[in-house]
Amino acid sequence: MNVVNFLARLPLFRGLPPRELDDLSKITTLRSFRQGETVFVEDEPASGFYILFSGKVKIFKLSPEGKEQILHIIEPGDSFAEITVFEGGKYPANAEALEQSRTVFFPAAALIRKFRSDPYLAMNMMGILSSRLREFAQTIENLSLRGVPERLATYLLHLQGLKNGADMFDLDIKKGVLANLLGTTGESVSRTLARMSEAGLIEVHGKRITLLKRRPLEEIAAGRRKLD
Amino acid sequence: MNVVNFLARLPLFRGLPPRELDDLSKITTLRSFRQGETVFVEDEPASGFYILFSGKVKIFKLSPEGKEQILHIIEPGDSFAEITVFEGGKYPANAEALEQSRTVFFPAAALIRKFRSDPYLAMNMMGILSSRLREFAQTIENLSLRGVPERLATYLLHLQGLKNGADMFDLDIKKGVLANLLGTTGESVSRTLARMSEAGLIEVHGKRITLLKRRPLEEIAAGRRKLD
DNA sequence: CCCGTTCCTTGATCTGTGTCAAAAAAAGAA
DNA sequence: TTCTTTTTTTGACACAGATCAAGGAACGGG
Repeated sequence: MNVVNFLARLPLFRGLPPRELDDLSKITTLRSFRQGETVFVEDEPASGFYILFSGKVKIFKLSPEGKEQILHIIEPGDSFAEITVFEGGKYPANAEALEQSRTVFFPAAALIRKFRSDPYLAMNMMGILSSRLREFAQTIENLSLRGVPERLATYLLHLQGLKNGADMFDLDIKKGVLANLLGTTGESVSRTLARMSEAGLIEVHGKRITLLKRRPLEEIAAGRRKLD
Repeated sequence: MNVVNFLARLPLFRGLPPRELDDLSKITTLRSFRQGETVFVEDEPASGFYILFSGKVKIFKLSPEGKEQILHIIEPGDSFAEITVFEGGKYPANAEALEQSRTVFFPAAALIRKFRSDPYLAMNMMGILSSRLREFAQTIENLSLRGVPERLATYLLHLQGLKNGADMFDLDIKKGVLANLLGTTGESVSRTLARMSEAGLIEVHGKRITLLKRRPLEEIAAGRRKLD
């Protein structure tokens, strides 16, 4: 698949004339990252944003002691570091490839010109920023108002949704990464999954998860019911 | 001060022709709220966004048990609930007046028309969304990677900045509200301020704060030094 | 200025989750 | 397969911060 075809399918470029898209694609840069490779580092000077073409990328913050909080896991088609385009200067967090990944890079300057000439592109971008804002608000709520069992149950149910609702599916990321995404530790994820198993709500074999009782899991996710 | 003059000073409308601004102001609705009054409730149907004209408004999430996490405290000139314009439907959180407040409401439909015709307006809005995104990322980092003393020290230093760098200033919000903003409890705020006092870093008299030793406070805020 | 209400402080205690350590399991390399 | 490395699990323990409770201070309306 070539870049133009790929870009044409993305929500960001919906409604954009093919001619424009063609122009845009000419100013992009493709780059590959091996698993574990750094895409960018917080506070480094930044000059554009990325779209993930293939692979998986984590966007994360680090504490002085090296603890990590993942803000977002980027999947193919998702954009990231958009905010450098509008209040430029520096990357707002770190990014690292979780798998072998390929990115499309858009220089900020060219983007801004396009925004001025194409209101659809601007509307699409505002939609993307808005939905990310909503996700972040949810993350804040999770960290502050919900416990680890609630967050984990929510994640499992969400993942089940992505996997077409099948009761049996594989975790899409390592448990340690999941822990950093949920704002907890690998140990706590292990223990909480074990507790859910004991309660007969799920079954765990390695990264294979089977949801046995959906209702109680939903109750836990909603905070209407405690685990145990 | 009339509404048009007020709006003309805001970053959101920077670069907008006066004529356009005049049009815009005609479709707004003014509304007043008494202290403690609800501006909107999470998940209620939404159809536009607000700019705060005077007063103070908190945007917050609630847990099922009634615990509260403040996402943002809105000051005059700030917009809020912008995201309802782009991925409409529902308010993403609750809003309540912390003081007697007046708001200017913009219906989404008219806004969207303006965005299509005025790229500057769109760019300004993207800038606002981006900076809010950056703030939220910071909040996530605070909740997940930093302790209460770090967050509180950061808040005090930040507040000092707002108060022109004077060493003595008054808290701009009640301590209980501050607690919900920092993601902790009133008791913890009290205790942590007391500890900072004992350590000789600050002095507290009611809501009057005096910063005695700025350096150690900065070290604590940065996580390079522990309190006590 | 008084009195009721709200807000803040302080102490005692509880608890969820983090930390440290070590063994077990799984994944990769040779 | 076998060896090595990485990831996960489990246990014992520690601790920051929450909760509960009660007294004290500040505030605001009459």
